[in-house]
Amino acid sequence: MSGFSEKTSFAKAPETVAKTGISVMIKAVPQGSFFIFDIRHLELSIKHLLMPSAVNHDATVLRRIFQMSIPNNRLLSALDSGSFRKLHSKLETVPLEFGKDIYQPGEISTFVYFPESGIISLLSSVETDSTLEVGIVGNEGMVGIGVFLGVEKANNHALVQGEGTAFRMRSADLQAAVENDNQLRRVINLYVHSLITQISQTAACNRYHDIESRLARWLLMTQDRMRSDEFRITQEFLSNMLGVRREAVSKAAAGLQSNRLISYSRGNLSILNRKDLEKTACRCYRVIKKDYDDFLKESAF
Amino acid sequence: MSGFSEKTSFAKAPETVAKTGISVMIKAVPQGSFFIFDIRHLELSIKHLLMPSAVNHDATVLRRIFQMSIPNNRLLSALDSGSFRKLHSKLETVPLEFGKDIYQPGEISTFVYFPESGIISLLSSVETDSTLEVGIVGNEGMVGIGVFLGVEKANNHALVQGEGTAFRMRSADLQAAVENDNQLRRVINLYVHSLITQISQTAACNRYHDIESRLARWLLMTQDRMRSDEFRITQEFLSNMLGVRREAVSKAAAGLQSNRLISYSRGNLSILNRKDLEKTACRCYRVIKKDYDDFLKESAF
DNA sequence: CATCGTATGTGCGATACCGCACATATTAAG
DNA sequence: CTTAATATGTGCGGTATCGCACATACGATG
Repeated sequence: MSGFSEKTSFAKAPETVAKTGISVMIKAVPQGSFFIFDIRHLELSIKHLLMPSAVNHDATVLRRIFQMSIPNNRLLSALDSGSFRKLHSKLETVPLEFGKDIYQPGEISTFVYFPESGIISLLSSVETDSTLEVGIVGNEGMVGIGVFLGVEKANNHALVQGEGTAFRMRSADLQAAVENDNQLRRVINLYVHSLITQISQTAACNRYHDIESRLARWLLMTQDRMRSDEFRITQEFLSNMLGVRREAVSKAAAGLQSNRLISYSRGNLSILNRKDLEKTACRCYRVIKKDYDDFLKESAF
Repeated sequence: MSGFSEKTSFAKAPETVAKTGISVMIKAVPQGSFFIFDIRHLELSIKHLLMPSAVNHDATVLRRIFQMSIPNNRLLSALDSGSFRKLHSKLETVPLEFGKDIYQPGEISTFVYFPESGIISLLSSVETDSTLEVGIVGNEGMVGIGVFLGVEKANNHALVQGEGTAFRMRSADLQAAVENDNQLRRVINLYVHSLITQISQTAACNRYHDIESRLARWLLMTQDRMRSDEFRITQEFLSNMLGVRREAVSKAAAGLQSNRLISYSRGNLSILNRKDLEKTACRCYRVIKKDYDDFLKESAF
């Protein structure tokens, strides 16, 4: 596959990269060695691959090639090299800055976004003041399914909740791409389904479960997507996500803290005991995660 | 609606049926006259058309032509005649019986359904006992978007909430049709978007608004789809829809009744004052309805 | 250092909703 | 008619959450 034809002085560089099933094989001829890794663990694998003991050539070049050929977004990485190459020229990388509005309700969606890292929250609201998070998007998904579905205007609010980067693409380019590329359509269709499930389950969860459980669920979902045990987050922000008073967040967080599940001080939140946090969270977390995992399984082929 | 004059008689059945915009033109050649009516009032119009005083030929033939050419489901009727004819052989009409499960979560979806009348509720649940309605489907939509999106198993519970009839179609047939028919795909895509909006807005509504407002909203949405002022519905059932105790439904209904907005006795519910009921309902009703109307506008072309 | 804005902790009364218990009305079945 | 099953109305104490008020802590900025 792809751009390994680079004349980059790869005396010791991989000569061929072939995608087989869900894994990617890299063959580094001079050493006669090769590496296989699961694209689901791309980051991990790259680190491994770049360990000096294994490879002794220019790490940055290799990394760049990797990033070009296998984007760290599940939707894009599920595409075969042909599909992705066609998209590639339309994509640009942009930073996701905390608190930035990606979409405002009613606004024309100029771009769609495929996060590589960071998190974007999808919010619904009643009477402008009271907001509620209905969905979370990380590198497993995209923001802009409205565009994919043929609607110009965003219907809900999309907000950067955790810093990172994303590919973005003009809406028109996406629509054109979708029109011609069955594979792309199929992958995004599956994602849309997964998102609907997430929204539905979250709705029931918000109705039935108490704040502390929901906070636990939210933290777990965030951690899954941030792949970090620590993040900065204000109570005010959390209150908008969970749809409760800020004071209630304060109380719920104190509850989790007293059980040593998290430590939370002035916006610096870190998860201390993931296992027990899962117990505190309602089953909804598992339900959503299962669907999410199934979706990843189905979309990787 | 419109130019249906009583005096005009159909010596013969309409010779051509042409769709223009959102209206349908029927040309009855012998008289050189034609009729235009809004497909939104199709049922009404057909009844009117088939009044003995107006028509003196074989009513069943005419009715069949109508049903073949303009199904009373917005998704199907948005298709041009070519698209629809291709689907037609795959469709069969089935009754929607009250209380029947269309989908159970986790179950393989054998069929998809395009209601012509009646209502199907989409339910989400936590721990089997506590359910919550996340979406309502009437003749504006379909049940089985999971199939459309490429997923075999249903993710949520779909339940007949109001009797009626629906077209149904094998899932495989839908998938094949979607693959080849851009127009069909486009229409259902728009519907999926509309449904996502509905689910999201409902989620926020359930979080923020009190039971009486939500009950009012629910009744309005149901009335829109049943096109009837009266329906049978138990408190137990309503409690599952709104995700509250049955007793709470009793209280909320009593509230509406004391203001003479509805009359409700032992399952027989009738809406007395729609206007004021809309005032009691939260703004969510309007928001959802607006999106729903916009969707209908966009999908009719 | 002083100041100010922002984030956080806490307490208290009000309220919406829950859970349960029980009475009553209606329909269905024997 | 009797009985059972189902649907509905009502009351009461408990609890989660709200709304508001206020005290406190921290960070940025001058």
